[in-house]
Amino acid sequence: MKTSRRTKSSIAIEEHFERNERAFSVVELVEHFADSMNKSTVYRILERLEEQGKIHSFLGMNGLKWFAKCIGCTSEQHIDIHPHFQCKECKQITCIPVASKIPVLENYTIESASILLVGRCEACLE
Amino acid sequence: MKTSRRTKSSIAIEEHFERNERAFSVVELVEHFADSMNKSTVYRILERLEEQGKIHSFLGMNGLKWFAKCIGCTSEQHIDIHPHFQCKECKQITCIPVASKIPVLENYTIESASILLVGRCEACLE
DNA sequence: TTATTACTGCAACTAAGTTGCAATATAGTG
DNA sequence: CACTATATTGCAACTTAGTTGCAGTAATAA
Repeated sequence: MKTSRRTKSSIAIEEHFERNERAFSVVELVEHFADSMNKSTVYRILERLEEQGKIHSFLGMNGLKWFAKCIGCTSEQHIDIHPHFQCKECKQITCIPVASKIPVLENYTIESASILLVGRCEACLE
Repeated sequence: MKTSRRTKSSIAIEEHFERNERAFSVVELVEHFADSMNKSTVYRILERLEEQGKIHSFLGMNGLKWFAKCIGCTSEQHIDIHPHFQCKECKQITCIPVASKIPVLENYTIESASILLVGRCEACLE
């Protein structure tokens, strides 16, 4: 059994998600921590935090990977399938706090689902 | 006004979608047409066919781009937001012919939505 | 304090997707 | 049919997200 260690870097990233209740793209995070840690380290820490259920990931509209911490994140599982909203203009993604259930379909065994809503956020509508 | 031309290559790809009523990843298409046309050409033709509303695109679970032709595809617009199902095992994506409406949310202007269901297809359940 | 091994930095790599440009081919016109 | 304008293509070089192997570093349990 591999135990996970709390390092300076992993704590920094974890706290970053706690202080900022929004989603971040990996690119943004790599950039933000550029002078305190390496690119691969960021990727690996995010991977670990997700495995521990501390954050969850999803894809933005161009296939970029995003991460966010939200109330639904537990170490057990991510039953909470909430939609994500991405603004076409500023690219920012927001978790929509609406629990939507996974649709049931015959002939398919569905284990997870991701819903991405694309549009324009309030700030970008002016 | 730029008119679009029907070339040997574009016709080949279009017919490919007509003959096979399933989704293809770009990687698969580039590979399939490797000895009759160039990688960039495939990308550019797909882009054009999508603009013309002949096919539609979406992202698979690893951010790979997929294309498919479906009944809902019209040159006007893609109101038809149907979910896509991807099998974890064989990676194949299928269009689910169920019209699901875009959720309405206050504070957000939603223009489009994508729903990806992930699980295991019948063939891979054995 | 020490030993184990999880974690990190680095540099090199993979793979998807893009781009500029010169050459080619399509479609409209006379 | 011949001719022209320009949409399309091939090519090669590039960009960028994400991955990997390995040697060195640092948590953590004893």
